[in-house]
Amino acid sequence: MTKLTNPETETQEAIGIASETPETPLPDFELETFFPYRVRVFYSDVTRALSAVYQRDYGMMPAEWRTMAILGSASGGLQASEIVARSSMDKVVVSRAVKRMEERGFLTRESNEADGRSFLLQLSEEGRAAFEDLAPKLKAVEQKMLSGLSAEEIEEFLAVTRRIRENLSDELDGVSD
Amino acid sequence: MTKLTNPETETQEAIGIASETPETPLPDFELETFFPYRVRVFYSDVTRALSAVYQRDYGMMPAEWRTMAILGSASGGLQASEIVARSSMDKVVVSRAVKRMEERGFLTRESNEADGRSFLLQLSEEGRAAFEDLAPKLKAVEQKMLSGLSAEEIEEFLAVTRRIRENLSDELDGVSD
DNA sequence: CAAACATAGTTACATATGCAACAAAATAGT
DNA sequence: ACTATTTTGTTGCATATGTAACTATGTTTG
Repeated sequence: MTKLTNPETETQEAIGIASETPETPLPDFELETFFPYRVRVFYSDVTRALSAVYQRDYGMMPAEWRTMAILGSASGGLQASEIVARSSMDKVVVSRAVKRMEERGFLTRESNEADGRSFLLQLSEEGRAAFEDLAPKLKAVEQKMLSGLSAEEIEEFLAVTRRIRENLSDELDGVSD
Repeated sequence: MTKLTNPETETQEAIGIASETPETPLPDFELETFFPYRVRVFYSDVTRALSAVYQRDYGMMPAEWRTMAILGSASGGLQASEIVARSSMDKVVVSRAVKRMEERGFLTRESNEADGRSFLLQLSEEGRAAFEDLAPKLKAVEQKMLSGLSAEEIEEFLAVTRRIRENLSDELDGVSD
């Protein structure tokens, strides 16, 4: 699959005569109705609506908000690796989010007795206050975006996303190539 | 649209953790079931499946592929502003994608008689060949991700995305796409 | 125990992105 | 015609991101 050939370019070359608009076998491809494109537009609207809130109120970035959300609903201290596992973020992203949040006083990092490589992360008082302020606001945005949709409609929507992800699963884990 | 039927409105703060300090009750917030979070995970899987193809075969980035897709299905030359309008990308992103594609020989940029500020963009022979190779491959990925889903299911899925975007439209004011 | 391997997290580098400022050309107002 | 405003596209800067290399600790195995 790495080698590529030009399967159907010979039409143009076979003509040879200079024609300003060569008759090409145009693949009928419309970006605006292409499913993945629509998913992207949808995603970017959803994301923008959310990040507007935590960005405006606390200057936080998506990775920081997600880190906060996970720590906020955890009982004790968590390792960074647990945040990675629960957020589907890269460990580098988490590392940087944690660093920034610590600098801003949103979380505390204490060394882990059980494992000298990792640290136990917890929201600070200030971080918890921010979380308690943000969580309801963001849930309200969620409610707003879902308003007028029945539980069944939402469940079906999620079911479709699951089926699509299953359909793609072999491409996605064989990325080693 | 007047009535809000939200499935799980009632907050469940019956947690009752007996902590010494009578802090504000923990907002019960679970990132993994948060709708916007699920959208993001879904989006990133869909996107990765696609970009794997044009990245691997042609070293292209998402913005370049989208630019190519729009030019590929256009009949004559297009201005960059038309690409912006049809791709919901930022004009800076388009400008840079066009620049890179021109450097790589995928498109031609001729000055526009009708308007001295803009240029008319068109796929070059090489760009067209790449498009004709890629378009079917990417459509195949789309088919694969949608396989097993009926037209109705897909339509309902898209309808939900539309309704959600409408619900958010006032938050996203000023943001065109 | 020690060499080999695995894991947690950070850092470096190259590249991507968003925002604001900008120049040039077109358009509107007077 | 002349000035102000808008539009088109580019650039600079600061920041975000992904990949890979790296440090430090833990674990396994002979």
